[in-house]
Amino acid sequence: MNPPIQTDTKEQILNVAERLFANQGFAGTSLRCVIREAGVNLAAVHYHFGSKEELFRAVVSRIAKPVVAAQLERLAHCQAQNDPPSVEAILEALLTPPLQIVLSCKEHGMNRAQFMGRCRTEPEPIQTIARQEFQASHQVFLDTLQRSLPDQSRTELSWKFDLAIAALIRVATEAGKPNALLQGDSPKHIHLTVSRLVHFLTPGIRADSTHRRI
Amino acid sequence: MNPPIQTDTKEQILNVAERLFANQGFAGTSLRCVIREAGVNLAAVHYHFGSKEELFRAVVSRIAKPVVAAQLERLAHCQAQNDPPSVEAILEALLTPPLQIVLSCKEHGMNRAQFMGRCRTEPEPIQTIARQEFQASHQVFLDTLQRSLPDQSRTELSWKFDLAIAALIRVATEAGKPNALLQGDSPKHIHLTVSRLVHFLTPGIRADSTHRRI
DNA sequence: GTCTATAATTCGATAGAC
DNA sequence: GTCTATCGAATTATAGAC
Repeated sequence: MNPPIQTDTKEQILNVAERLFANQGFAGTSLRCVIREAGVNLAAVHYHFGSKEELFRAVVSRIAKPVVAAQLERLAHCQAQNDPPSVEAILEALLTPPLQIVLSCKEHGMNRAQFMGRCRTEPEPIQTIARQEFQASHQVFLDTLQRSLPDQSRTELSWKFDLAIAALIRVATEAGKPNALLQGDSPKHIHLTVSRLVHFLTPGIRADSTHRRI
Repeated sequence: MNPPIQTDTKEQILNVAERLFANQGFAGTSLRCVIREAGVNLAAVHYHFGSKEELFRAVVSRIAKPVVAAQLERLAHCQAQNDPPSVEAILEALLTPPLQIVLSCKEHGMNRAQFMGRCRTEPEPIQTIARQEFQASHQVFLDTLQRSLPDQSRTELSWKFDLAIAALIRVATEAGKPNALLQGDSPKHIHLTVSRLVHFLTPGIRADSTHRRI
């Protein structure tokens, strides 16, 4: 009499869409593949999300929301101790949550990493839809980085921050492969990976590119 | 009487395919869009390339060949002066040719940057097809880097090299956008960009991640 | 909310004339 | 080498019964 076994249709669609968008991209993923693997009806997708593009937006939002929240919470926490925080502390707050969430659940983790990596090379409007979900967090982090390194121009900090994000995404998407930086999935492994990544990025971020010679 | 004006069909197809694969990805690009914009017949694509996948391979190969040749030539040149070369010299030989080619012609340059960036997130077998074209060069550079930094493990150098490539591709794809590292397209601008990128990456590559504390 | 059925396009690939 | 014509299959989206 209970309507039980049936996992929530909406969530099931999101799970499958997340994986397929990650593996095959937006254009490479058909709604028929989604509904086939999700075991739902095609009309259900349009009923719950309206269109393929809105389904994509829902997938992005579900991934980004907890990541952004965790990033801002970590940043506020280290700002309470030191303001402005060190470059290392800022990067640790930025890098840890995505890597944690990517590796939190064995099933969806790698898909989410691939998904975020793929978002940055998708054609418009997909790329913009994805970027918007993280923009608020990135703006706060860039502002904080600016106060920690007031002598560097906004432009210089912008491209350095952008390359830090690029490194983060690359580490996440390559996780587990041979010679990759991130291998295990325990908190210990994540902490070690973040530490190595922070120490790889920090000296280049600290160095003022206008005050040096070749 | 001369068959003149008609630009070479094969090359015209490659030009359009390069741009569309870059903007929309492999799955997002239809052969019909290619032939429409190229002003050729659909059958011409299958006649000259055999299939959509083989067309993609031809596009990758055309981009990679001159880049790889220039990278190896530059590396050999600085090895003639110093062997093993400094990390800075190795990176300069690695980074300069792609950025030069990306900005060499105003039209196709940015497309090629986007194309290379997109190749790294395409589903298989597309991603592998693209990687193979650069693998020979990357192997030589990684070996040289290993001789320059013999104290670091192969694994550590591998992920550092991979992040350097990620930074290169990100800089290329973002070229010209606000706050991007690479703005102009003159040799002077390219040299300055390479210099800044080298100095951003070098200290992190030189630091041994196993000999430091958090 | 979930389903079937189908509309309206578009796709990659090929056959065969010229 | 280039063309037209077309096959067979796949796509997003919607209409309407239940």
